[in-house]
Amino acid sequence: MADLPDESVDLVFADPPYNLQLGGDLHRPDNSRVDAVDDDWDQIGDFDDYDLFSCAWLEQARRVLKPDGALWTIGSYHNIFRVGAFLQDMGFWIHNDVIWRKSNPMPNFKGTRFTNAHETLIWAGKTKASRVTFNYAAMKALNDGVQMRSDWTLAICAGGERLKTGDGRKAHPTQKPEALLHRVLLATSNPGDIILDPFFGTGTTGAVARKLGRRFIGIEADAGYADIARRRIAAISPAADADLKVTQSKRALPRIPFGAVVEAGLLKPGDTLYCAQGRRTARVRPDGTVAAGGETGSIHQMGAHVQGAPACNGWTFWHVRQSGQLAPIDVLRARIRAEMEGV
Amino acid sequence: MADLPDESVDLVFADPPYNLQLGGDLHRPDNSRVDAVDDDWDQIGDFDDYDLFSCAWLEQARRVLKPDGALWTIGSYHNIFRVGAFLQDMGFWIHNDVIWRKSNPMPNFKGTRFTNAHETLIWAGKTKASRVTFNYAAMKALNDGVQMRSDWTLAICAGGERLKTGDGRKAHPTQKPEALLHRVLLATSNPGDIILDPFFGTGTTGAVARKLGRRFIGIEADAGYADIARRRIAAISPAADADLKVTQSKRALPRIPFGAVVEAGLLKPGDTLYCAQGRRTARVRPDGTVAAGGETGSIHQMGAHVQGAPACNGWTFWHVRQSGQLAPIDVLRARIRAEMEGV
DNA sequence: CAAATACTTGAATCAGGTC
DNA sequence: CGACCTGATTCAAGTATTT
Repeated sequence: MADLPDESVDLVFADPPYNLQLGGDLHRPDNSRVDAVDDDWDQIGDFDDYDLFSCAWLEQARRVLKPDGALWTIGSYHNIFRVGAFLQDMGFWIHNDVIWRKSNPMPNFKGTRFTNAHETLIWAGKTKASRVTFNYAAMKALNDGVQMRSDWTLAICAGGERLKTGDGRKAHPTQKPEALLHRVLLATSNPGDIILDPFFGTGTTGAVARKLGRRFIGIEADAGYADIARRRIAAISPAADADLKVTQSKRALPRIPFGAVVEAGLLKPGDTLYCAQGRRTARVRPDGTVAAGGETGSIHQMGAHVQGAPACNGWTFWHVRQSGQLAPIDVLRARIRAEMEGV
Repeated sequence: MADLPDESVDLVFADPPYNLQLGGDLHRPDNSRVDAVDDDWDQIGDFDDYDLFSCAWLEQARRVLKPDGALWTIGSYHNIFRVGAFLQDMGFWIHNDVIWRKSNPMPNFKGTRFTNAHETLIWAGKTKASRVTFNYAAMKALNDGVQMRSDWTLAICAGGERLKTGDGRKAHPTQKPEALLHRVLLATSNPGDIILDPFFGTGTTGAVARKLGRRFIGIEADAGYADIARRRIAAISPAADADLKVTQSKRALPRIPFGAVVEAGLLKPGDTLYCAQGRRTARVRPDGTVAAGGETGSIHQMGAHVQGAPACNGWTFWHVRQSGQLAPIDVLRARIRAEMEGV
């Protein structure tokens, strides 16, 4: 990661070692042994060692991120509090913590705790000022038309998706489901963006990035994992650009000033605007301001003014009379947008 | 809290200020103002001040906890990572992080993030060695017979439960639902335990503690809140002791050695024990050991031995023939337990 | 061949008391 | 503190096997 240039990456997704400190073997009630995560790479050491490790990769991530870039990281209670506190200290600005709620977690076999049924992700901008990518409407669409929440119910990676070695054992002990990465990348990156995964493992991030038309950089210390990841990703054919379009947020649509409506002649200076009930009126001025109640200003300011409200969306408050009916001026904006797209 | 004696408390439940950093007022799309958390007590300042504040109350909580005591704390991404890291650094031992998944969260009105639909709780023992209370069987029962998971779906506090001031405004900005405290106290405390809530607010912890027959200590700096809490709790009549009983784990039952079954004459030396299928047998000896497969030892050791298993619960593995049917020897143990209770 | 049953497995800080 | 013993304890999916 130290070799990457400054400010070259749009999004970082990091699935660092959790530094689990497991005791002896764990057996199920049927006496079978649980195949635990006891790999060397997960044994960072005590809190001090783990903190140094975390700060090191977080600092590098921060360096390579573009000013409007963002970072995701995932963890469990073993490590996520430390990582979260450090990234706040470094100036990352948390937008959400997101819960991956596992539909099929491993139970607590000894009956000593609550079933550990979730992991925590943190989504943070590089700085408080970073204008990070968030495809709000795409998330809403993905969630059947209601806002996507901060808790995501997804199955763990198993079955055919789980990569196996030649002898049928799992290739990587902590392979993440592609559905998780799909949602992360769809929500907070755009096609063509550069995604960096500093703990690439068997390449789930790369596989999903390729499917979704994102570019990616994967870093993996274990040559065996890297080899599996390479072959996995080579087998994927990315979708065509046209298939990657997602529902656009209104926010992402080009901004149309009210003056453009006047410029376009859809309204003329002196035309009257009405509130929905028709009782309040404003008069259009040539410069795209409106006059109402003895004052002048933007459609939003005047909408607020006549209501005595602190704010107002003038596009939906003000209406025009079209063939006897009142229609919000937003329909005029829509007409301009349609023209801009060359429809 | 500094006035409380050392090691005097069984459980701490802490709902500290979240250190929310809200920039300006929030308005809903219809322009109504969102009544956000902007009380003085939630504006601790920057991270340094908040960290000092967090360490101070955590240290006091640690001091007053009994050696086998435990602590709960709740927070959002604004503060929970810092609090979690500190309590780990202090030697608290995390058992679970628990997600309160809100069934009816406040939407994200600006469409810039995921709906903030959860809060995070941490359940930690005072030390790694603390044998904390966990009413596993009660939680399993509460959850329709399957293990309680680390994510709890509960509604936010609203409607009749939400305390109001005389003029109809909410009495406290972050009143927690009683259902949340109910689950916390039921899971990790016993009737008669002393519960400390250092951020008592309007007394939800005290109200639920009283209902559940726990004793409590509430600390609240705001006299107005404290007054509301006092009146709220005074109106509650605790349930009768008999109504506070919950499903007990078998671990909590008195231990009966197999030899006691022989001493009581429920089995005689030379009697034969069978596995469930009747194919394997063992012969009872006078000292409570059994002989099977050419070896002798405890019912557990011989059960494991004849199966070639690493371990075995002899009480459920071995059976006696009663009127032609095979019954596990556990029924004999149950008979002795019943006699011990003086029934 | 379909349906029913059995087996396998997953980021796990997974017991408690006595000698 | 370590060794040793008793004996309590699992959910949802996917895959394999049997009926």
